[in-house]
Formats: sequence, structure tokens, C-alpha cells
Amino acid sequence: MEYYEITEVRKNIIEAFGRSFALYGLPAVTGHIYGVLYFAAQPLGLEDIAGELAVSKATVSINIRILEGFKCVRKVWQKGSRRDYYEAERDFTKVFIEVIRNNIKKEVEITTEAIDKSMESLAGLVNSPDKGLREKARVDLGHLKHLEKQYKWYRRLVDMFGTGEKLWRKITCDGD
Amino acid sequence: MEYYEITEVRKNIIEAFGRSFALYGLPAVTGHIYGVLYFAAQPLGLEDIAGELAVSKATVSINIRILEGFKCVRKVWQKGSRRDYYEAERDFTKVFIEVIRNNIKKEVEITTEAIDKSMESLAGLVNSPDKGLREKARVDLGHLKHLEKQYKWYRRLVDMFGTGEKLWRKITCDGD
DNA sequence: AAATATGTTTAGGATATTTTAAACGTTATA
DNA sequence: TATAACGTTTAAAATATCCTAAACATATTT
Repeated sequence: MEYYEITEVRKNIIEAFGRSFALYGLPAVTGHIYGVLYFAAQPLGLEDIAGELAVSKATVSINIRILEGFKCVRKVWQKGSRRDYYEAERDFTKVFIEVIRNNIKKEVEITTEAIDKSMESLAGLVNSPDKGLREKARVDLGHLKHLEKQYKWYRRLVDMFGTGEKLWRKITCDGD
Repeated sequence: MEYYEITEVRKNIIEAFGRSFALYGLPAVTGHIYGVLYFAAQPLGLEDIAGELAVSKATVSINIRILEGFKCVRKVWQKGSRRDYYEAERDFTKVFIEVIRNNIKKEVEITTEAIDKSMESLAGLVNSPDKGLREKARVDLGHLKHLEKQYKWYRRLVDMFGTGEKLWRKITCDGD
């Protein structure tokens, strides 16, 4: 009860992180875990985090791996302990870039796979003797080629996010 | 059965869109609807879309409004009909920018609100006579100020997305 | 004014996701 | 070698989300 208002303050922010992460399709707990680590004075173990949030160790285990995947948190080694300790990446530009980059990458994967598969099916149809079928196939092929072109642009974007963080930051944030 | 393979081709892509939209926290149907409209030769009405996807009119109504919010689809006027017709925005750069922009905007709203609320609570505590409480409050205040600074950067990002699409495209896509 | 055609809301059931406790595997320590 | 301290997996329950049919609201015909 001593630090009631402090924990209240943190709770506000932790909730906000939960809702923010949910915007990117992640479970709210990922945001909550990130929030706890954001405020933590030192790296925390799984059970510490579970305790602060009153969730199970399993939930933390599952969701912290998601956060690691997005490079929102780092596992740090604590000498003399065999626990896994984690600390938050507090630079939001990095967090933001990583989340976006990951999503675009997945998006590109999903869609180019679908395009390739579809292109194959269409290849046989564009010369079909059935005129109606043939013309429909050609129209769709046009759509797919357009899509393919756009996704090439996307892939460049991933590359830029992947290698040009500093450039990106400079472009969007000359101020500081 | 005539155009079986054509619809198969489209189904692939439509599914891929569904999974892609889900990456951004949207229901998969939003992607499916977008997919149907992406391939459509003319603007389609709610029932047309519902028919193609075998979902209810209500689902289309709800989800197409989400798509409108993200500017992924546009309502178009069809002379002589009182139906609402929709067409897809086929320029992915626009779709991408709009989705990201929207998310960042919401994120900024959620978090700045939480920060403001928390700052208020802390203001009273940083001068508390209780030394432990006071110091904890000061540490947290430091965290909040850091957050605030980062979110100012975010807000600039929204502005850029909102007004500088061409600039953005030029930066990331000099090629075409 | 009645009937029709449309889009929206809503309450419920259907489905998918998330969380948990318990079992498990592994490594370190006694 | 046995025990303890971990993190992970799993199957089931709890929860949240999504979808639908039906009711509703509004505008347009007849």
C-alpha cells in the first residue's frame, strides 16, 4: 500500500502499452510485459514479471518470446543465476521500426507466395480455346502483375527498414 | 464450373489479403472484402460482396466501414441506383501509408492520454516528505518524460505520413 | 399510405484466442 | 544419483471476438 500511487501511475502506462500493441495484432499482455520491463530498474526474471502482472509463468514465457522476436526486449545474462532475465528496449524508434519491418516481411511472404501459385494456374489459361475463359484469365493476369510490381516496392521497403535505421531516423526526425 | 480455375486463382489472393490484414489487427474478412473489390471489374454493392464471400450482409456492412476508415476502399455513386457501391484503392503505397498512419495516430492518442494522467498523479509525489516515495516518483517521472519525448517524434511521423506521401514515396522508391 | 429496397444495429450463438495448471524436459546442485 | 530450479509444452477452461438472423430505421417507389 505504501507506493500505491506509483503503481497506479505505472498501471496507466502499462495498460496503454497493452492497447498499443494490440493495434499491431499482438495480445495485450505483450504490451503489459513490455511496460513492466520499461519501468524496471534492473532486468527481471519470468516469475518477477508474472508476479507484477498476476498472470501465469506460462503466459509470460510465451509472450516474452514474441517480444524478443520483435526486438522489444532482450534477454540478458545475470552472473551466477540460471534464470533468464529480460530488459526492455527503451528506444521507441527501434521498436517501431522492428514491428513494422516484421509485418511487412510477413505480408510480402504471404502475398508473393499466393501470387506465384496463382500465376502458375493462369499461365495455362491465357491461351485457352474458350474465349470467355481466356479473356478473364488475361484480366486477372494483369491484376497479378500489378500486384507483383507493388510488392517489389514493398520488398525494397523492408530492405530499407532492415539496413537504414539511421537514414530513416534522419529523414523523419532531423530535430533530435 | 466454367471458370473454376479463375475463381481458384482469386481465392488464393483473397486469402492472402485476409492474412495480411490480420497482421495489422484487423479481422480477416476485411482482407477478403478488399480482395473481392481488388479483382472486381466494376464497383460492387454490399450484397454482391456478401454473395461472393458467402458471408452475411451485416458482416460486409461492418467491415467495409473499417476499410473505408483506412481508405482501402471508396464508396462510389452509381447513377440510377440507391445502393452503396464500393471500389478498391489499388495503389498499395496509399493503403500501406494509411494503415500505418492510422495506427500511429491511435497509438499516440492512447499513450499521451495515459502519460498526461500519470504526470498529474506524479506531480504531487515528487515533493513528498516520504523519502522512498519521493525518489520512486522521481525515477518514474524521468521515464515519463523520456516517453513524452519519444511520442513527440511519433507525432511528427504522423504529420509526415499525413501530408508527405509523395515525399515518402520518393525517398523509399526512387526507382519508379 | 403501403410496400419495397436498402444499410445498420443488436443479441445470441459459433468460433478462435488466450490463459492456466499440471506435466515435462533439462540442467545444476547437493 | 536424487533433488531442486528453471523454462516450455499441452490440453482444457475462460474469455474475447466474430458472424449471423432478425429487428429496425430510412428512404423510395407504387
